Amino acid sequence: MRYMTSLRFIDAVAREGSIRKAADKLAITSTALNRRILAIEDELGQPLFERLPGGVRLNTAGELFVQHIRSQFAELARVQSQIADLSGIRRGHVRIASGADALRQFLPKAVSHYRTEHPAVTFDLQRCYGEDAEARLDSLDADIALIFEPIRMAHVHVAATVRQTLHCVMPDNHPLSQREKVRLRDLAGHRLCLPKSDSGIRQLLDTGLLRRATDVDVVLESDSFEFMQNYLRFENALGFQIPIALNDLASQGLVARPLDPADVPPGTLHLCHLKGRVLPVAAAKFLDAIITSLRTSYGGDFDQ
Amino acid sequence: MRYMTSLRFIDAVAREGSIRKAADKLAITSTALNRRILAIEDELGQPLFERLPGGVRLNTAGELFVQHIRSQFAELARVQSQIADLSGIRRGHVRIASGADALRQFLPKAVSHYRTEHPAVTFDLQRCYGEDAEARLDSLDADIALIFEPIRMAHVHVAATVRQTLHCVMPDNHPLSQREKVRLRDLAGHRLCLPKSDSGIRQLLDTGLLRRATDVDVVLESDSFEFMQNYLRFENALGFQIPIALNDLASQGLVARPLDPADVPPGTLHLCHLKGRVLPVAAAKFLDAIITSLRTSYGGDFDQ
DNA sequence: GTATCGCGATGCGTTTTTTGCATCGTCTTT
DNA sequence: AAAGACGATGCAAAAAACGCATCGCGATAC
Repeated sequence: MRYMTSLRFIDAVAREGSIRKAADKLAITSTALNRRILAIEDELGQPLFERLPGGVRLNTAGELFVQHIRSQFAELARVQSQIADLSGIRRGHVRIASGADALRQFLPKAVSHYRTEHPAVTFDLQRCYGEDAEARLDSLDADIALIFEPIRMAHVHVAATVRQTLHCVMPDNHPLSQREKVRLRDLAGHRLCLPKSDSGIRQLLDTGLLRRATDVDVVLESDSFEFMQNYLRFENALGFQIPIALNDLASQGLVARPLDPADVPPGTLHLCHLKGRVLPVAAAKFLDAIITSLRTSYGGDFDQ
Repeated sequence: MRYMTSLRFIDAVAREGSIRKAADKLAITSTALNRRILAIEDELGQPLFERLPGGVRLNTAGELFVQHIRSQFAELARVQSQIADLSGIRRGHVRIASGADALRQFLPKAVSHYRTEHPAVTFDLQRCYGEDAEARLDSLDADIALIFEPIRMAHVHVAATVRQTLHCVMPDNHPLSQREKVRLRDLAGHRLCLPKSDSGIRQLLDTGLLRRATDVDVVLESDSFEFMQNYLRFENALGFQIPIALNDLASQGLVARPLDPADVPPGTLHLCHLKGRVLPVAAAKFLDAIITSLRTSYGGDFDQ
């Protein structure tokens, strides 16, 4: 929308922290951009940015205004999708912030299934950890977030949750594969591959391991599930995942065994959006779709 | 705000129902206005107006979009007042839709008192009846409404209520002035001045009079309290008001006597704003101020 | 301690956008 | 059938936005 150009520009400057850098990204000259900002500040009667030697930074008024700008963008998008919905186009765009867990199997399936029914809806999948995901909801860079443990911010609304028991992933010839459940003390003496400490899985594991002071042999840390999964066979090591991230392990000669809930309590996958926000039609419908899908897949562990 | 020009224009066209008429009001030519609208419709990908032989009318998409536009105006105003508040200016503008009742004594006092403390806050007082007042909240033409009976719309939020017993106003030498309370049957044979049927007072009276089938002599109807009040002495007639509208009657040789609640139940004065809306700072503070004032004046009959 | 670099602000000529005028086609009203 | 009012459009003038060159200022590097 053309009339929002100045607002988009201000948002860009706020994000870049520099008029010249933002101007580069926006493909205009810094003078034009500078003058637009001065004009808005003039109309508003107050500056929005502090001028620092190395660039600019939002002042308090600017923070308020940029927040307003972003909510306007989101609102416009919502109204547009509502209008598009009127004429039966069902056009739309859905932006999802998710941990790597759900991005493996669940979201690809869910998105493709949704797109067969609504081909004009496009998607944006952002891989990030919990805190960052919440920040993206907050800055309206994402409509929906799938966060595995924990929720920190007060202003996200949790639309649904799924309890997920941590599983230990291992080569099918690993000695622990004989057991139905894996206890934490069983891990002693085995090689472990852990997710990075940003991950919700890691945080759950850490508290469990710390409490029991189990002596473990961590051979590597990675934030790539794929890497870890492919690596396990070489070292005959143990990895950890939650059910939603488990793909076809058998074909890779791997098996998954649940960790005893007495040692590591089940974590919760949160399906969230920003509190108080009216989601665009497309996002709201997709949210409904994945809620339904989660309910059918994880009935007992599902909460709404 | 300059960047909102096109939006303001669309809002104006929607209100006027004609591009040419709106152009006149906006002091531009119809061609310029027409082209702005075509441009927006083009960007949106869909028309917002139906073209009728006598002008234009919003279509469904247009209704949605205009609603969006108005909420943007309101939001911007709120953010601006918030920003102004930061620098301690306490600038602001409060738009109040009220029946004539509260406009007589209560609001003049309340506004002037508030303005002594916040001289940079300006006010807009709109006299209107209940239904219209609610519509103005809805179209964001008013921030706060004081409505005496009844509330019709679902999407107004009632911040506080005050029960108001109907009073009968009469010259101090009128025979009914001897009584402590006035019953409806006492009115028989006396000349009555009634508010117009839009008024909440009139509606309460009507139901009471209808139920008792009292034979009354209505000599005039008016929507002007002032006229009625000044008229009573000439005809030795009876008028009706609620406490909040009563001013210094004694100096005019008038007295007020309550109607027996058994005949006419007390009405309720509603202090409202649009549900779900975040009021601008100035409006929110003024609302607080009058709520406090009403509580102290009508403690027992006050509800929050 | 000086030179350099990167930043935002500003004057000026150019380009793009917006506006106003005249006019067209259409529909309602008289 | 004629007149009036409406929205749409071609074209020239006015206004706004833009890009270039340049200034002043503060931080950093040597």
